[in-house]
Amino acid sequence: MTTRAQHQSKTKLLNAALQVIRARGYAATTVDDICHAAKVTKGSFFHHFKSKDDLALSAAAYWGEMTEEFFASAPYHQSDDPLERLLGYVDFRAEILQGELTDYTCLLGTLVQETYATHPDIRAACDKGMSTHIAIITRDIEAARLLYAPDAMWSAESVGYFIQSVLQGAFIFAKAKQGPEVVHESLAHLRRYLGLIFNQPQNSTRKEKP
Amino acid sequence: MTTRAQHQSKTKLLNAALQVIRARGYAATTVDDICHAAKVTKGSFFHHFKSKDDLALSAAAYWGEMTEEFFASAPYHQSDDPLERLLGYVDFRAEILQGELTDYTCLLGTLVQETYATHPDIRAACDKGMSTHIAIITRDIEAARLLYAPDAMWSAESVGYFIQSVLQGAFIFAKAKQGPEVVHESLAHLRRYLGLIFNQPQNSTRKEKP
DNA sequence: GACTCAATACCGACTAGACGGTATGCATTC
DNA sequence: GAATGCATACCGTCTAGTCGGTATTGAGTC
Repeated sequence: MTTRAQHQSKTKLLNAALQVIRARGYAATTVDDICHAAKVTKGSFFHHFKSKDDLALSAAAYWGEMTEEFFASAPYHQSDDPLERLLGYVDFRAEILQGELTDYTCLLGTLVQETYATHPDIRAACDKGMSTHIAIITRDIEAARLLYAPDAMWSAESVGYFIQSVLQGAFIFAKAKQGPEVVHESLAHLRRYLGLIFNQPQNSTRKEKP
Repeated sequence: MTTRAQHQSKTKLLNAALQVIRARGYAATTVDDICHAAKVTKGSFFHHFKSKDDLALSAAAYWGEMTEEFFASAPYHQSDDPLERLLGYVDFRAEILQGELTDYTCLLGTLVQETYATHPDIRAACDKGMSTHIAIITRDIEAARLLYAPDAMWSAESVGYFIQSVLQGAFIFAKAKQGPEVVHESLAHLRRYLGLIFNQPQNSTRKEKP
């Protein structure tokens, strides 16, 4: 086996962790669960990770890398207009609501709920991952603000957090309802709000009279 | 001891469960944790509840009763205007962000994240509790819609889910950041959105020019 | 109002199994 | 030949749930 093939075990464990933790939650997933999902033995697990908590830390970091790569290569970046990129981001978030719940929900959101009071380092890792993502979209929000709403009372960053709050909260309802319908509807409201605060009249709130 | 005093054990266990589960998550809280927090023995626990999962079910129902009672007696119901009541609700949600995280976050949101894929009955109980709450606020939203935005493209119910999504998502960030600031900011955006879709110009998006 | 009796509430030691983590050993690579 | 990657058997602890037992209560009886 080559070096790449050897390191595959670690990657397989990380990918399995993302899936299993998002499905079962962190505390309820056992090391054996992850090993089984990754088709790897326990010995291999503890060779690559000091402990289960250490895996959680690595998984949070891995999630950050994966998602930033994923969003960085998404098509909405092609536009020259920051507002178009922002709305493109929101639309893209709606488009990727495909397949199983574990495929489109957020690891960090689930993880931080379970660990914020008991695992300070995992909480911090989740915070970092989410903050990084928000910082990236905040760049477009700020550029759009300067262009389209320079007198706005709100900060670009707070809009970034608002967008993510809507997403995270909608994921909770997706889990409660076993489907992404609420996410779609909430993203529609979010999109309308963004249109309104950036003074884009084409995003009307009312039905057209025939 | 009177009958009331005897039943106190069960209530103490339920109240303890609300606190401990919101802090540590469901899977990570042990039956002993809850007994200790309630100052009650394990024997008493399993006298009142068949199992830990049975407690979760009871706790979800208990949470529903408690919160609906709490919101029903809140001052914002006094207004005659449904929109005022709705905005009063949102403001009230901001006002109660006091004390510890475990005092203002939502049990059902945490619970459903951990159990949706593995405990169908707990998932359903959480869904029921959240849906009931949304149905109640949707009544005011629908009344406000008929009064202030009869041609609106959106449904009252979807606005109800949107409001709760913002709250639930903001709670996740409150946990990540260890404080309610993000919740306050997200509720400010939410309030502004509601003002806009109900055509209330006083909720301006822009700074006043001096 | 004293007495029985059954049901309810509660107690706490105990158990079986699960789970995180370890120890040891071997094969491959550098 | 030393480090890395991996496999397997094993261990100690933790935890949900049990089980036998006691205390309290409330209804019925006289």
